[in-house]
Amino acid sequence: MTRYEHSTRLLVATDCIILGFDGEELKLLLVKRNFEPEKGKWSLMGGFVNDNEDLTDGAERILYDLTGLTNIYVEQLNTFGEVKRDPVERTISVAFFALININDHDEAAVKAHNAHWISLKHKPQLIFDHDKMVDKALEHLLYKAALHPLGFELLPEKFSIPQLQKLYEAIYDMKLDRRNFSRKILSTKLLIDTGEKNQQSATKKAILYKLDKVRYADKFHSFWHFMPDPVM
Amino acid sequence: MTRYEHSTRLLVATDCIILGFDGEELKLLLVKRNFEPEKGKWSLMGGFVNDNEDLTDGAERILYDLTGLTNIYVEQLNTFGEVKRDPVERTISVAFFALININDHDEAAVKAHNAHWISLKHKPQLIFDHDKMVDKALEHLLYKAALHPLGFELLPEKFSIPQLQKLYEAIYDMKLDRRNFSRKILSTKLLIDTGEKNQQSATKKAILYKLDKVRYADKFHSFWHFMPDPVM
DNA sequence: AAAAAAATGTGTCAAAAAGACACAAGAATT
DNA sequence: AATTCTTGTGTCTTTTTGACACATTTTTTT
Repeated sequence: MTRYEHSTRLLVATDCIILGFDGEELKLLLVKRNFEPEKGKWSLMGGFVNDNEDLTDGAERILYDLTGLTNIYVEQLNTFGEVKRDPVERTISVAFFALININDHDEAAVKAHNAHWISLKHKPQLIFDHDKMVDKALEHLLYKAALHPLGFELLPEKFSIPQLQKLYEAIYDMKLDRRNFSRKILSTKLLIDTGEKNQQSATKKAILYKLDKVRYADKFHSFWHFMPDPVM
Repeated sequence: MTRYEHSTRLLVATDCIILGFDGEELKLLLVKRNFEPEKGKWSLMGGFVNDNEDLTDGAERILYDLTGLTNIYVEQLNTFGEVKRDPVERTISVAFFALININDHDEAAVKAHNAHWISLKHKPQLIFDHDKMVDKALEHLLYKAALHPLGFELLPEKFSIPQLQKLYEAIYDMKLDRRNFSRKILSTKLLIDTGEKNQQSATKKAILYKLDKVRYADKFHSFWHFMPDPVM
C-alpha cells in the first residue's frame, strides 16, 4: 500500500493572526495585498503549506518572513475549511495565533511585505473568512489570558506592573483597580524584581519585573482566575 | 484566475475523539480496524474529507455513522499535519472533540463499525498520532470544564447533583467535597429543579435537575472558576 | 417492625480572597 | 516650594471558600 487512491487532495494553507501591544492598545499585523486575488485588500499573512513541511514549520516560516523573529509565542488556533471560503479554489486554512512584543519585530521585513500594525479598534474588513479568524483569535486570547497571565508574551522582557495592567485592560476592554491588580499579580509570585526602574516614565519610576519562567512553566497547568467575573 | 497552479494538494482527513461518561468513569469510543493499514489495531474513528464537504459536516457525518446521533456537542480541536504522521501518504488530519451521553448512542451502529467504549484508564495504544489527539482532547476537556460546567453534555437531560459531581471527579481525577460542590453548583442558578427524583438510586432518591439552557448560553462567555486550584 | 447502613440535603463557622477605598512617596512641571 | 501625575502599600468590609456536623430518606439487615 503506497497511496490512498480515489481520495481527493486539497490545497492546504496557513494564516497567521499576529497580535502585538504597543503600551496602549492591541494591534494586529495585516498585509495590504499586492497580488491577486483580492489585490489591494487587507488580509492576514499566509501561504501554502509545502509538501515536505510540517504545519507548524510552515507557520513559523511565514512568521519569520514577515517579522524577522523566531522565538515567538505561536499556537495553532483552528482550521477553516468551508468549501467556498476561497473563491479561486477550495483551500483548507490552518490558522495560527501569535503574540509578539510590538517593538521587537524587523520593520524592514514588515515594510517589504506591505504589512502594517492596525489597531483592533480600527480593523478594516479582511478578505475571505479572515475576519472570522481574527474573531476566533480574540476569543482565544480572552480564554487563555483568563487562565494564564500570558500577557507576558506581549510585553518586553522587563516590564512594570502598571504596564501589565494596561495590557490586561486592553485585552478585556475594562478598567481594573490598580491596587487590587497589583496585589493579585504579586501574590502569584511569578514576578522577579529586577532592581531596575522604568526610565521612560514621566513621573514616578515604576519597578521593573521579569517573569519567573521556571515557576511560570510549573504553574501553567494550574488554573487561575485572573479576571473578575462579569456581573450577571 | 481559476486555480492556484503549482501548489501541492494534500489529503485531508477528520478524526473524532468521542468521550462518554457511564456514571463512573470517562470512556472513549474506539474502533478496532478491520482494514489496512494497521488492520487489527485500535484507532479513532475517522475518514477523508470529501471535495464538496465542509470540515464540520465531515465530522458530523462520521459521528452520525458511528453513533446514530445528530445533536452532539462537537468542537474542532486541532489539526495534525506532521509530514510523516501517516506512513502510507502524507495526510493532514483535523481532529474533532465530541461529548456524548454514553447511554444515548445506537449500539448497532457502533457494533457494525467494530467500535467499543474503552475506559480511559485502560486505553490501548492507538495508531499513527491518535494518542496525541486523545491527550490533546483530555487537556481541552480540563480547560473547558474548568471554565464552563460543560459536563452537562456528558449526562442525560435530567440528572442529580451527585451524578454531576461524580463526572467532575472523573474528569479531574480527584475527590470533591459533596457539600461545597453542591453549594457552588447551585449558586450558579444554572439548574432547574424538575420536581422529579432519581429512581434508580439505591438509597435516598436524589433531586433531578435540568440545565437552564437560556441562562447557560447567556453565561457561557463569562469565566467561572469551577475547580479548586491545585496546591502549589 | 425496629435498627442499621447508605446516600442525600442543608447548615455553621473560621479562614482566605476580593472589592472598595485612603494615604504616602517619587519625579517632573510650574 | 507648591503642584501634578503616577506609583507603591495598607486597611476595612464583604464575599467566597474549605472543612465540618447533623438531619432526612430509603434500602437492607436483624
